[in-house]
Amino acid sequence: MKTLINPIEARASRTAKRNPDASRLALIEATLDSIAEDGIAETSVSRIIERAGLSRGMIHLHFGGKDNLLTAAARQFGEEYYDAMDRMTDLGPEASPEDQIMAIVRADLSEELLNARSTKIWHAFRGASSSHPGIARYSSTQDEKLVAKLKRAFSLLAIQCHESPDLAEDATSGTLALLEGMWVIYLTDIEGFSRQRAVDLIRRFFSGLFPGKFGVDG
Amino acid sequence: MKTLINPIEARASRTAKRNPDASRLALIEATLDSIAEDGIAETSVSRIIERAGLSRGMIHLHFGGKDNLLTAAARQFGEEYYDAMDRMTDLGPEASPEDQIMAIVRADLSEELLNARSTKIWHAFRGASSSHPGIARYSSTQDEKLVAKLKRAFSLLAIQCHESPDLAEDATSGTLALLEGMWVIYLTDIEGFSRQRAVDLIRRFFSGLFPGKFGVDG
DNA sequence: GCCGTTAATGGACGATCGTCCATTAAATAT
DNA sequence: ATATTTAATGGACGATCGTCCATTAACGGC
Repeated sequence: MKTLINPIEARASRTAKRNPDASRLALIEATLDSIAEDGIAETSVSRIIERAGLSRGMIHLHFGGKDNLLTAAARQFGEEYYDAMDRMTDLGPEASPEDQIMAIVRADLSEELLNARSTKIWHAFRGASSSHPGIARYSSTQDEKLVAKLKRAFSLLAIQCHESPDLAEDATSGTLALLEGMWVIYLTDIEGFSRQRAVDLIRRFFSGLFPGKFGVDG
Repeated sequence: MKTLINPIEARASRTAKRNPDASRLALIEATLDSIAEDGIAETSVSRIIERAGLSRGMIHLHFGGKDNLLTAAARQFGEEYYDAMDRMTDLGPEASPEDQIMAIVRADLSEELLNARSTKIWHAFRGASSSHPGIARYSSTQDEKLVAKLKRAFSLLAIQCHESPDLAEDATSGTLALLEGMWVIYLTDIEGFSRQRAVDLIRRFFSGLFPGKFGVDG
């Protein structure tokens, strides 16, 4: 095995301590890092175990194979996204639907969720999901939860405004499309992307759908 | 070589005729088909030449290697998109900016451009572009052209409405985000996607930005 | 018809892929 | 202290990867 640069920080040193949970996590993190930096095509078993500082057999031992590891990585990536989203949008029961919706938008476009690493991983998984059932499952789960969150808030808002439920449906789809699109645009030009402009633009979209709501300081 | 099912239609039969241009095209088409059906990770040299019905050495002969073939495929995919977009949005000089913009939106969401094959290829290329310079070049070119097209029309419209150029900028970014997002949503749920609803939704977005313009039959 | 050119073929090559397992060693039970 | 269990190791394995090239055969010029 190659000598590690930092045997203390790395999970497995020469005197390998046993810690199966940490090993599992190290493999998943190494997989996500490799996808973000080298792309999913370059993410081989050899690259993953090299990053994790673990031995060759660990993937088969803990996941049964590379495919299951990729699925576990997709699952964890989705869970991390949604945990952060939940934490950032927990406004309490007194919050207005507009505040709820804007909190979701701001969270989705925040540094924590929208960054070079996450967008690259997200794109790689989306590209692979067509031919990888395990990945497809967990990237669609993420969407469904976000859709439900948005739809609930927009339905409430539509009732308050005496508007038809169709409007809530359209607003949900539109918001989802705008957010998904912003992620694509962000990856295309990371330096030129402005989170604030993106938020303001989406608010403008909401103002068009719900006149009077979503003012400049909403 | 494996016996071909249809030696007449396939480019190379047992009595191999010489046709370098057709061979190049067959390789590119086989590459795009493979990416759409099996994913970019499964698109190996063996799979490509099997689909094209050509021999192993052809990729090295015509493209110098697999990487250059992928780049050529990305280039052709982008050109096909933009050729179709140009053809569908050639409304003549008397067309209003609104008509121009809606033509772009309708074209981008038409069956010809937005379908299972193209979205899968697009996603696969986007996912790979982070680590594949050749692919990255041609997928960003496609964007730049679309951005220029939209910005020109929105700038004209902003002047007509006595609005600031900032609005044209925002409208361009927003439209791009909405269209990119719609492609993502389409791929996530192909059967449930409605092109008409998507077009109407985007028009609603325009109405919010440019009150009075983009009426129900714009 | 012959010859030079070049498209096309398909196998050989080393490298790398993912899987598997015999072995080692750390933790736990007796 | 010893036996059992199991996390961890790293090399072996066949399969497949992408590249390359000696060979074949269709074409164009004479």
